[in-house]
Amino acid sequence: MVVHIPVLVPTPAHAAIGPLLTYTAADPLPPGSLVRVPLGSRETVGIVWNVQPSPEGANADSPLLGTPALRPIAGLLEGVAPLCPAWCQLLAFAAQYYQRSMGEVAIAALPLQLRDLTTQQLARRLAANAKQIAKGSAQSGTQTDGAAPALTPEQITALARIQTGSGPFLLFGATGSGKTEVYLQAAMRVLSEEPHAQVLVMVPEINLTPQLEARFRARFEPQYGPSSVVSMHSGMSNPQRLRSWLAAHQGPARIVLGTRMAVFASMPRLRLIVVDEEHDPSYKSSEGARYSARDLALYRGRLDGAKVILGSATPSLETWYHSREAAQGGRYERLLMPSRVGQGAMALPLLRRVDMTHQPKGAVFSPPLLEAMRQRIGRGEQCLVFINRRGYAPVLRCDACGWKSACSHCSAFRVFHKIDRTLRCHHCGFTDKVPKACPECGNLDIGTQGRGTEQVEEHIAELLADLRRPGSQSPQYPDGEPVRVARIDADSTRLKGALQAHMAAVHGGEVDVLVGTQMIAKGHDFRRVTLVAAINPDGALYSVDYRAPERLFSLLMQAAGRAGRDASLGAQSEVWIQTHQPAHPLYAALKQYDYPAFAESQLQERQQAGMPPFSFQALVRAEARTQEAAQAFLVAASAAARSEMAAWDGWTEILQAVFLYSAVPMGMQRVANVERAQMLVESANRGALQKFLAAWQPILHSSRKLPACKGLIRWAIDVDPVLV
DNA sequence: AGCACGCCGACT
DNA sequence: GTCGGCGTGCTC
Repeated sequence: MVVHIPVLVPTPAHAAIGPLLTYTAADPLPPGSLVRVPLGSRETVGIVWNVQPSPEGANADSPLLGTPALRPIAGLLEGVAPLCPAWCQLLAFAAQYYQRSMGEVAIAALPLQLRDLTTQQLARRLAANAKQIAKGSAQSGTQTDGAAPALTPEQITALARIQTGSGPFLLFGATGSGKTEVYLQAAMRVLSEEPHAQVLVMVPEINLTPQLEARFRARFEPQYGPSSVVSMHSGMSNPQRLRSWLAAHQGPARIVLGTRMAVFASMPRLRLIVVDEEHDPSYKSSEGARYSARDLALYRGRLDGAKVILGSATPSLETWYHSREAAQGGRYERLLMPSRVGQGAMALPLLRRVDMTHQPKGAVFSPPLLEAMRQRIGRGEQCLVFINRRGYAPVLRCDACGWKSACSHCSAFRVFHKIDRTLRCHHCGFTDKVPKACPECGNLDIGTQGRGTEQVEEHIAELLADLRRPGSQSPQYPDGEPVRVARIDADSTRLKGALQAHMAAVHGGEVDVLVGTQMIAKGHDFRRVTLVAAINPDGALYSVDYRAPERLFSLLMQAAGRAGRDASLGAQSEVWIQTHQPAHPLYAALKQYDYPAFAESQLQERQQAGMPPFSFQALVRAEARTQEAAQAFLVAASAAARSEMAAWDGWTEILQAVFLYSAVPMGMQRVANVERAQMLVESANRGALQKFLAAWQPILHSSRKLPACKGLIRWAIDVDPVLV
């Protein structure tokens, strides 16, 4: 008997391949089985999608007109259990919801090293994994560290609700309120209740995985062995990734920690999902299949019967809205943890706003802020300075002719980096030496405009040059060492281990002032920091991105959380905001650390403007050689959609419910010589939007052939986009 | 994505 | 004369 077997092959959207390829085999294979299949001249892995017996009498070897000859499956991946139905459903849902081919989602969901290994290599890997597990379980039970600390009443209540409720839960707790301990204990309970239960914990950034991993290892390894906690993130090598994947898939990994990609980890006994810092935009993938790992986590929780905990001090407005009272239609349970824990349980720092309209013009550090920093440093405390631009200056300009350091490939300015005297485009990477004279008019007097981290680092060192570190006499510095300033941004941490080294220096008290981008706002505790300053955060208040205020609030709240976590320092910590809009409602709410008030006002604005979560959006992006071609494609595709769909039975309602905006250039119009345009699609009805997008896909496909669209490079639909 | 096929510049 | 650039095109 020959059976036809539909196989899902990891292959990108632009490939003109149907979602499922049909192969033949002698016997049916269980759905979810991982198989090797020939594809063109190479071999790849695929997932058996559904067993369909071949039609009676059909002969696979004699193709009908237009149907390709079917090739046989090359073989099964021996020793690897089939993927479970819930996992396959998750993949199918993600493909459908985010309007991608299943093949493209499979690329994000499977460790691609699977296909490179020969049968023998794979067998060896599986054996090695099994051996390590056996070794681990022999050791287990011998270690005793990582004991759980005593819980606060708030933590106890939250855990009790998680235990008895069904979720999803929003764990709304300030930085330092002990959310991680709740995750740990919730996970502990789940594992102790069911013999093979598994827990997925997601964090937004790779940087945050090591410390979380350390905490989970300390807590779970003694009892469950060294393979019980694995990580999954893009910073891992292919072999490491495959090892974690197999450990999760085969079961020995009880806890999987990872970034957004981990939402696709195969976990047959998944019982709990934690999404830490759920508001973080990194959960939304911005290339390939543009999924939101947070939203998929919620869906996956339902599929697998796993409870979902979303944690944040500043939840996304979507989550906040969904966690309103059940009587008002809320679907998540909100668990409050307002207090900070720890020795001394310090309150959040005092927030001070400096009205920059009353400060000396051009001052980077206002006199009161500078004085406050000098006092802190004089007492041996540390200061943190935020500036959201790396480099020395965002633009170089010529005062004589007005030339600016534009990038020749992008619609952006190249940033001046003083350290190596380069002009670098942060979008396409185009870099060259800083010119000695203006390239336009030859003027030698070219100057900088604006400030980045490098310049702020240099500037603050100058401003504090007369200050001495308290109690730091040395032969070299008889009356005390000069103040030490460090910088943490994408440039200073490019080398492997550089971030850790910087952090260690800060923790070790070797640094008095730390200048950095938002990199330093996330995750890390700085116990000796008592002053945090945001030098110029106003930009987000005027941004065209309607989510900018929410992100600013979140960032400043997290920054505030960095300060004053060491009660032994005694002094009240402070957060300083330099602003030209001291009365702005965002800062007023921030002063009270009143996220609920801020969220309510933002939600009201969103409701009035009919924006998410009160509407649903998708964005079609087009990239082309010329802006005209990119826009022409979007215009043609939307016109075609209107005219074609209008004739369809029962589609009047859908077309009425979906609003198509006009095609516009993207905010970053040109990157690496590619012109970009986008078109927003909006509907108050998610189902209507989904139906429309699905039906639109083939129309978009065929629109690319139109003469006006010549030069179109690619297009993509982005559902629930984060940047509009 | 891979990997082939295919048609034009500088090197053993 | 070849090696090799990456522009289209195909994969059950």
